[in-house]
Amino acid sequence: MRGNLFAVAVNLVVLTVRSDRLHVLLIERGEPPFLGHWALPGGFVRPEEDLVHTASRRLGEETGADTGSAVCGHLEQLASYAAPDRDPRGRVLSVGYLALLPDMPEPTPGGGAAASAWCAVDDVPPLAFDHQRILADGVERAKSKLEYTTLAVSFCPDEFTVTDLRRVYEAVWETSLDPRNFQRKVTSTDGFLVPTTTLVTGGRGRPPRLFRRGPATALHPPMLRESHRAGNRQPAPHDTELHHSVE
Amino acid sequence: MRGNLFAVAVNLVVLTVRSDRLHVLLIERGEPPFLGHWALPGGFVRPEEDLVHTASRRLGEETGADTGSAVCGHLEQLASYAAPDRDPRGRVLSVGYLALLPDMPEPTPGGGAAASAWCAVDDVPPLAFDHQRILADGVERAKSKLEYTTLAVSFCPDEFTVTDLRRVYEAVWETSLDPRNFQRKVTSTDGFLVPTTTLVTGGRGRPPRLFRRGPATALHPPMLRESHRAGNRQPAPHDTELHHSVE
DNA sequence: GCAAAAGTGTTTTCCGTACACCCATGT
DNA sequence: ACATGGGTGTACGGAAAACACTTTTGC
Repeated sequence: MRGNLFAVAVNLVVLTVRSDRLHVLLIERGEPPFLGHWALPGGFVRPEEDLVHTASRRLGEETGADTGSAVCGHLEQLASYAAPDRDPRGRVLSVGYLALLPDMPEPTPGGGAAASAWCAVDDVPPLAFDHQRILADGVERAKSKLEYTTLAVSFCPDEFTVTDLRRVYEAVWETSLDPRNFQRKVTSTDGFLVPTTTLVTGGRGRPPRLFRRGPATALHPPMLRESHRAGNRQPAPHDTELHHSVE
Repeated sequence: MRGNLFAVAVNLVVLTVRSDRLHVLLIERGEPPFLGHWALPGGFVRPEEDLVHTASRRLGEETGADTGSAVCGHLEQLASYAAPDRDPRGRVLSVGYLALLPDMPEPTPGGGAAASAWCAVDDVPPLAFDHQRILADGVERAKSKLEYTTLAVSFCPDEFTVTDLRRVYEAVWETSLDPRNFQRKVTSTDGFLVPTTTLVTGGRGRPPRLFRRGPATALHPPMLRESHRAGNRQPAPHDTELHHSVE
């Protein structure tokens, strides 16, 4: 085994929807490097710990869930970042994780953070390390996964209305969707939503029905955002097109 | 910085289409652990080397391209694997990379491998470490990317016919596609294919036209494989559904 | 001529979009 | 009564599936 050893960290892109805008959980660093700067929450992987354990442990610490298992939500690996100069302390590889959560109370900082806050993704300050790129990758992943999966329900509490769900899509994609067609799409997709018998009274207008998430995870056919009419899209940030040469 | 240090390796899922079947490049390990077992090609990340550099360097070594830049193809990061017991030598994190290449001559082993060979993905022997999972993730990624990107051309040589391209889809998806609808779909998608003036003579039937890859990278609307009629799909192997609890 | 493969046209069907319309509640 | 938001019905258009048909070669 070679002697090129790395420290391995996990960084979390924790997304939620608050007041109809997509927000990300940021922490203010309480120790160098980048002391006082904003950053994504994260931490080093402990011995005998798997990556996803580190991620869910840190997620619990930052979002307030005491024990290991958190609220209804979603956690998936994003990508790894290991540019040689990304951390002034030395060679650190960071594995990005994407977490989608329903709206939560204000976070209480943990794991060496001086402060933590929900921040609208369009208003994020400059971030420490290469966290800006990790965040961008996470947001792009979330946007595209809403198209062909039922992951939007991960942003919703246990029971929610169709309008709640639509506002999730509108916040993440920053578009507006036709409420009537949206209603039909999600209620007619088998396994997406399970209706309850409860109606929500108290608001203006006809009381909406509450739904729970169904067993389906994929959406076929997908729900497309506006931008998808053109025949081109940028290659994903970490894709590498190998250069062309004579065979 | 904590003292939990990892060795960091890159492992490659190198895919190509030979004789109308999807193949993966395997090596026979020339050193312990797992000496004599089949495995994915890979290697440790050198100091000052970025992940993608390691991946493209090892790809060049194994597929015969002398210098850094390889043939036309595609290389992208898959995911990272770091279970504590995945390597008997100690704590090793492996970053999986997916490479798509046109059909190549038989490989010449490099980087400490005893042998190397193209192996049909349906006939792979048991692999060392957790390479079976990395391979499965890579194949699944390739299958799904053919749906909504133009990446299938990465499996084709510089110039190719529409039928060549269709055979790529059929091999990767293990389905058969209607040649006539396929033809219209790919030739009418703007930026997918650029026609040349050359016709290929010598075969039976009307000589087909040669095409080159176009500038488009995304396919909208996507090309769907058969299985996508049902409303469900398995969650991706590395996704984690957070358990549910009281808020 | 005949078989085989390339490529085009036509019909049907599905689905997304747009929008008219009805339903059920608060004020 | 009326405004407001929930929810349904319906017409239109674009694209995919299915398949008949023409084109162009080798034999």
